[in-house]
Amino acid sequence: MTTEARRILIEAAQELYAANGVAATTPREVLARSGVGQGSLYHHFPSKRDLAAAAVAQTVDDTLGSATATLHGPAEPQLRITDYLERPRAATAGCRVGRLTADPVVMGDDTLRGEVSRYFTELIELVAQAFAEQGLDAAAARDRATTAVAVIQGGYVLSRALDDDTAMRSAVRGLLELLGAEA
Amino acid sequence: MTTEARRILIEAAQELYAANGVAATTPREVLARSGVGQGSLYHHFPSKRDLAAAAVAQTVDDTLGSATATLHGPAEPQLRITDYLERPRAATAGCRVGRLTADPVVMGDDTLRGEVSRYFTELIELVAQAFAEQGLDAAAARDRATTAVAVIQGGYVLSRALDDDTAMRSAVRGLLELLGAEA
DNA sequence: GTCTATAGAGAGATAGAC
DNA sequence: GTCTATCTCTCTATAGAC
Repeated sequence: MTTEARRILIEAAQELYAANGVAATTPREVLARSGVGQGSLYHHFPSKRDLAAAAVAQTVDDTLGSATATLHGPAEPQLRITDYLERPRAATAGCRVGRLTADPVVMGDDTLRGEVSRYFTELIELVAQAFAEQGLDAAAARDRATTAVAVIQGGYVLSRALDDDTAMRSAVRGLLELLGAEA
Repeated sequence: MTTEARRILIEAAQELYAANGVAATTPREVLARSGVGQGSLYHHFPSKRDLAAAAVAQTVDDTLGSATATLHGPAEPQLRITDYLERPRAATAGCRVGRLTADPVVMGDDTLRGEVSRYFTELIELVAQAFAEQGLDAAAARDRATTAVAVIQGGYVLSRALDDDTAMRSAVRGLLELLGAEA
């Protein structure tokens, strides 16, 4: 299987990046977790950054796909937004994409940075569309979408810092209260 | 000056951590930036973690002190909250404390984790007090404070990801709009 | 396409003189 | 308390056989 080792390596890298980030993940760890040999790794991915580019792009695609399923669905816009905000999350683990903004290897590489940027650009756009469908003008919808995405990202930071899932829930509850009060 | 080298080392470490995080900052870099010799570093801080503990504690104290000045001041609670949210920030650089939640060295050390936890515990409490003074009950004030701090932390993540200060401003504008609409 | 062996650089830390 | 020299370990990557 020419492409099998490649896929296994990407999966192993995704899991390790989620746990420790890109910079702190060594080729040796990826080899150990994947069960693939050293020769294979460097055959498929000549450098650590090549592997990171493939694995991070995959994580962004996975995560965006699942967000799109919720936010671009058939339900009422308000319900789609609420579903997105209340979705179950492993909050104390942090966001797999958001955490990369603190990763020196990611931020030092244009390709990797671009993936992270793409994720948030598209995510904010998805949320903004839902708010616009509720009747907000484009600028207000964009601000509110940025606020909503920031609450989730900040919720991850706080849950991780406090080692407590309830911080995410508290942040979301506070936002929903404000959104509800306005309606 | 027995304590002078120590202070200089902590300052250099704080700056390097703000730029690259703790894990990616090497003792050699701290030496180069501080101008202090290797013997001094290992005299004052037997290990990398000892230096990190001192520098991170200092950063938390600095940052909390400045937040307290705004949030615990003499002005009306609403104005204090607005001042805090709109305070000028180097948003694309990320939060010096929040970014540490993605740092494997910090998260792998109980002392360092404790400092990050202390920061957000106290910050949320400060903001919650201001909301409580506005008449919210304790639970609602706490949720709303968590939301507000999450918006700032998320704003940092988004600004850094998009390499654009305006993401932070947009997130704050969206929150202020909701807070204003409710009043 | 995968293997084993190994190179070169830099990491974190220690030794011992001053 | 600070200096220079150096140690050991791991990192990322390469070489060359199969």
